[in-house]
Amino acid sequence: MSPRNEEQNAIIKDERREQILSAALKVFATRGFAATKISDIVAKGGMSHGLVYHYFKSKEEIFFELVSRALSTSGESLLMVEAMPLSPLQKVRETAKHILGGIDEWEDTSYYFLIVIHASMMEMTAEDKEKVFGNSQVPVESMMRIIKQGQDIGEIRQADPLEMAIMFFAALQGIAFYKLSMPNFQLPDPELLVYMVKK
Amino acid sequence: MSPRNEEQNAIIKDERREQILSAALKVFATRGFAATKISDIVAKGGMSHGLVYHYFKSKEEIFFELVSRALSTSGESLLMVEAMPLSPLQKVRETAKHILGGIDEWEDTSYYFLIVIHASMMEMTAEDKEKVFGNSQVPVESMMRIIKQGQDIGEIRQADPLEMAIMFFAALQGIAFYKLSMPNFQLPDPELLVYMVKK
DNA sequence: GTCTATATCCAGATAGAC
DNA sequence: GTCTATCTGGATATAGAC
Repeated sequence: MSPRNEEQNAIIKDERREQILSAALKVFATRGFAATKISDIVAKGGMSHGLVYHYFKSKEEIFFELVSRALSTSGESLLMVEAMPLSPLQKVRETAKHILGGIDEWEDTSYYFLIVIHASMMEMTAEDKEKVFGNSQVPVESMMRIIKQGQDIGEIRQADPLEMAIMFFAALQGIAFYKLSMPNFQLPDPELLVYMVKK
Repeated sequence: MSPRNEEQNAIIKDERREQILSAALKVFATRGFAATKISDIVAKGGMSHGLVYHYFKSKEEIFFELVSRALSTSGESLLMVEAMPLSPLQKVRETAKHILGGIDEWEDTSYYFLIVIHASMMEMTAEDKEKVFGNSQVPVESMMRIIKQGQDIGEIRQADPLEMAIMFFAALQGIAFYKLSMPNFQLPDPELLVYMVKK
């Protein structure tokens, strides 16, 4: 084979992989891991059954790839907000708006959100858990730092920062649910989340 | 058969049913519907495979029976709090304490909570959804009434009562997750939930 | 690289003995 | 009422043609 063909093949390979992942994202997000059949993914993505197994070793591998992307994306996104030139409270507000906006517009962002929910409800060995969720504390830790700074300058109420950070994301997770089960439910004002921590 | 035996049989029948439901509750709550095998329930409850199908038509029937119990229980519990001689804000606090307490002590209450989460993530026909979740708005509506009263007397902040009620339960759902995936995570102070609505 | 056809396994549900 | 043995369907994963 000439280098050119190899290159083209690499591109095709990448495209197919992404196509499969993109279809799987939507299906896994709405049905969960166990309830998703390879045939569902195939139907959604318009490819053949066998192709999926050409690119991935197993159903599990596809799922965990998506979980991993979800976690690293949300981690990066939080770190970006943290680095913005805003006051701590404004950073909290920005995060709430950003995530609620994602859920509302039903983009991949929100599917990723649901993937993580499903993943955290799955039973797995302690090792797998560590492997999959090892970096999942990045957003919580980032939010904790923001909260602490806000407490220092008197913008945020005095309460345990970890508890507050978890409560913040927990509320967002819950909201993602409601939106999933009742798609035309109106999302709450982001400000309601800010009230949770505002002094 | 003598009446006496019939009576005894009825008792045994009831006991077995409850035994199956009790085992199924724990397994469905931690694994979800699709990922739960009848053999898991059987293993947990120490009964035979066939017995389950003697008492229930299908795996689905067991699950929906549990969902139904969960919803009616939580509805009743909210209505009880609403009827207490407390101020609106105190009722919110009482609800938060009651539910967080349940989650913390890991009783059936908390399993039921998770069952509902799984159910709301399941795909089902609109008719089934209506059938299963028809009464599920009772807690939200009860909380809405409490919030409105609190707004009238100036105890609770001015914001959309529906949004606030949903946010309240959404946060609790999210908390139930965290507790499930990290069992030794310390539950937040109920007061954090109160802050969400307090003026 | 992509498809169709097939092997293999396992879960839900049933039948019938005790 | 309870159990064991079995049927049956369907889902994951593989093999091999194109």
